Amino acid sequence: MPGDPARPTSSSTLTLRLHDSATGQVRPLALRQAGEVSMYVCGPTVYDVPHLGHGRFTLVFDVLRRYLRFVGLRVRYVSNVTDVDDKILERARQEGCPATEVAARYEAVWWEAMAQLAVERPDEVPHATAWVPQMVALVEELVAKGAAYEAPDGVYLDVSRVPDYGLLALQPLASLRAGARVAGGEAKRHPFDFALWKKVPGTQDQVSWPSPFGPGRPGWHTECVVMSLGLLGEGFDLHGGGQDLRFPHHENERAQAVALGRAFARHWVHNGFVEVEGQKMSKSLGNFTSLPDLLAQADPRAYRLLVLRSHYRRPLEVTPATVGDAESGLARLDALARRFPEAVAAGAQVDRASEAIRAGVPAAALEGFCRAMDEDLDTPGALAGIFELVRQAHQAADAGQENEALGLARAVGCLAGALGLALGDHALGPGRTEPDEEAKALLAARDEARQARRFEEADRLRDELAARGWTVEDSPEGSRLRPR
RNA sequence: GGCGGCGUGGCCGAGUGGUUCAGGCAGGGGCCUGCAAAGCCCUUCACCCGGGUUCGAUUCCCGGCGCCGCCUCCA
Repeated sequence: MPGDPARPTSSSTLTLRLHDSATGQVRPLALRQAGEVSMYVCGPTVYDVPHLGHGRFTLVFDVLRRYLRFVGLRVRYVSNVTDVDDKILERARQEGCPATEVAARYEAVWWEAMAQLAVERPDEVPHATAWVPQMVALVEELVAKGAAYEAPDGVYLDVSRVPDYGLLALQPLASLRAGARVAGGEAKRHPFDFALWKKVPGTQDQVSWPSPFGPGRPGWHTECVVMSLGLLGEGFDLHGGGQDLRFPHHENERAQAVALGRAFARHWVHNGFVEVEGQKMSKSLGNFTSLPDLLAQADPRAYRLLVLRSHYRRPLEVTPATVGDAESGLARLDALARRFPEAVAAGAQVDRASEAIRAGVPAAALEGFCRAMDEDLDTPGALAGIFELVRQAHQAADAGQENEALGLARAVGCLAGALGLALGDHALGPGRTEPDEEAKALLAARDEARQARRFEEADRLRDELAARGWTVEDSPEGSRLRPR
């Protein structure tokens, strides 16, 4: 096919450039193995309901994952669930129930929210509690190498043994130290030494595992090292998470791998915060909106659109107003899907760029999309292109250029789909799907009345439909119904 | 104190050394429509301040002001 864009459809040459937190530069994502991407994204600690920040990072990495697959790569996506942690234990204590119950409950809430957001389930979801023996082995190895030491209350990594500690913080250990505060009660040597293993006194009723250092539980920074290396192997391609994980969490993961002499993530990707009134949304600030709350109030796709509309590294303002904006924008996309249902659906079936042209997606549309996405995941640019296609499709149809309109509509379905956005009324969610028989009958009766120029009757029927929750749209292609 | 980032039109949010300065939402006008809805066309509104570099800066440099984040559990 002429104009077939070989570049974005090749599976062996990836042209994606991504910002790497370790260098501060946007640089090509250089894969360990051509055609395959291994990515690890730090998942939730399941001690409470997820908030909008969790929603953002999962959407960002879901989009990255989908795009990598779209351009022809095999993606292995691993994201953990931290199911043992001080916060979970604290919650269990408050509620007087087992920690495992707390973790199970909030993990269920998590997956329900993910399903609503249409975030695809990771290929692997390692749980910290299932990897404790491996973590113990890792701690032992670090101690044996002299990079970690045992103290009365636990085992700590000696950050002074990690030459480039501070890489992800973009400053050397010495300058970090200036602002460091030592947590009280911890028997560590250096303020930045961190717990690999927390000893649990045997008499206390707490969750613990046996170890050569006595009963205890793993430190948070250890699980991701063990699980990422265990599932993806050394030198895996990409490690991601929210900006706040950059330091100290990711720094400390890296430090362990460096101390062990094992190659770790080749590329570090961090997304920006969700903000409210210009301030970071976080549990500790108490200004968070829970993800389930948002999803109950708005079309879940609106949040995806809102997230896509800004660049992933920038802060994102989430308010009822911005969510409402996104819903209006979504309505514009859905309107196209209503006008060209088959074409948009056909486009959405295409899940590889390499198949898009054959499926009737204009090459220029595909190229523009990939050009934007390849430049550090420019989803705002990609989205702008999609909205442009929407306009062109309507234009072409209004001008009677049917084939051109259908091609553009297919492109919209395909590219929105590549971003994880399903379009059309069927995507609106429960209770807002297809018109029932009665509604269809009313619409037919109205068509008849209009045909006969009995406009009073037609308007009465339209009111009737409105009362049942349907808005009537007339078009050259005929009349149709839209949920209000 | 150290480090990083940001300040764009009514709102959200991209981007660029200069000519048509993305896109969405909202506003105004028009077309279409029996009337609407949807759509199309046109349109209002812009680059924090002060210097500098330049033929020319919103875009580069310096200074200022303001805001935010990390350095502590945090997506």
